[in-house]
Amino acid sequence: MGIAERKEREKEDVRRKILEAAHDLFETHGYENVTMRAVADAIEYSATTIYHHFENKDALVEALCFSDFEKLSAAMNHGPLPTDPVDRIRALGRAYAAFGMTNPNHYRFMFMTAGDWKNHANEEDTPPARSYALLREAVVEAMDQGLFRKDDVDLVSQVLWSGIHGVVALVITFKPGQFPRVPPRPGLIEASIEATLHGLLVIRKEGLH
Amino acid sequence: MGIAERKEREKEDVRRKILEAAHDLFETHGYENVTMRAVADAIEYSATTIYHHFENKDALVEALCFSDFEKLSAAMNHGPLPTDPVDRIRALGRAYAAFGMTNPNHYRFMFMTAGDWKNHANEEDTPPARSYALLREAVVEAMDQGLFRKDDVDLVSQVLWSGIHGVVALVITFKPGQFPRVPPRPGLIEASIEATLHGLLVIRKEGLH
DNA sequence: AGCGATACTTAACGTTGTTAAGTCAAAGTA
DNA sequence: TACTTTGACTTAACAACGTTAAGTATCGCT
Repeated sequence: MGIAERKEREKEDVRRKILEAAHDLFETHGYENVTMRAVADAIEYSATTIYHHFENKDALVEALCFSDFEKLSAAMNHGPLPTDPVDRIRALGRAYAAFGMTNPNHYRFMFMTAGDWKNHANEEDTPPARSYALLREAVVEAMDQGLFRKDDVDLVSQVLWSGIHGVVALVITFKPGQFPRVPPRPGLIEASIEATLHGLLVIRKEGLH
Repeated sequence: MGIAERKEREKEDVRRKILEAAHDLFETHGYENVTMRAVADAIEYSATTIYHHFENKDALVEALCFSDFEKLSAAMNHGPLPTDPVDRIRALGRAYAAFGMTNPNHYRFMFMTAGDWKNHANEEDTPPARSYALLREAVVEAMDQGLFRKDDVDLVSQVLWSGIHGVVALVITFKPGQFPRVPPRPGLIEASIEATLHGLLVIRKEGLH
């Protein structure tokens, strides 16, 4: 039955068109400022059509979110990652930050808004879980090699994650010149990564409160 | 002319009622989920009345934002602050985090959404600027006393700020049990503060890449 | 030729932020 | 006392939004 397959393909095609148009519009104008009608106009279909492919606006954005996580995961895995776990954490952090600042509107939706999708993201082998696993593995290795003090792996992973997340979140929220004058990005990102990283290394052990 | 003053006072009274009702509703249900009509209902006025006191919803929220910054500033200044600048940064960080997690919806609006108010917040002696100045001063002292390596004061201040912001932002965005299983709050916050702080202290200087 | 399914559209609903026009009591003026 | 003015507040409506009920049209199958 080649006919059913062709129909399937055509339907999938429209679904893909919706996702692509929505992706571009969301990134350009931000999630709240893009209407279902605008997405429909962009692909020259009626607004109702979208509801035949996605349950509602949230479901559309959730689908978009998962595909963005694939991209994040790919960006973090791009090229040969350093074998030294600490260097690898550095590289992961830079890639993560670059992704966030290149796609601020998607980043905002992925990490800065509440959404039902986060309830499903924990299950099994989802794209969000894969991104996190990349960092977690590096932390495990760093501890195994005695570079990081042994501690709760997830706690340390999330200290690192929240550190870089804080920078990205601030930079994309406060535009240059606004309160409170966030300095040029690269400097702040590097400084933040280094500060958090140095704080976790074993070097120190005595002499601090 | 006592009459004009009484009228002034009565008008100010309605304005205050609006702000109080909006404050409670926003904190309970979140900014996007509270309608102008709901605020009006809560104080038993028509929705249009709000527009005689505030230009629009954004202006109402901006006013709310500034009064929240007063509270944040007060929370950070509460009680005698440690004289040791590093201890003071610790205390400021804890107060900041406590404020954010107690008022997640206001925190979200203050630090996690774009808004025009951020253009005005830079000018002169606004509440946001005062909160930031508290941290900045501690950093200056820490450098003067040789506890922090001398560096760009704003860069270091913002490394500290973004560190704690990252934790608060993640914790209030991802509810317990959601991706990726953020551990109990106090542990993560303390760990993050300590990691960033240790990373900035002068102790190390040799032996790292 | 007629039937059924399915992909899509038209038209509408209720809710939102916002505004134009009107009401009405109190203050000022004669 | 009677008339005007002022200004705080309301009623009624607007356009735009997410969403849905109902209908149309196209295609494959019998």
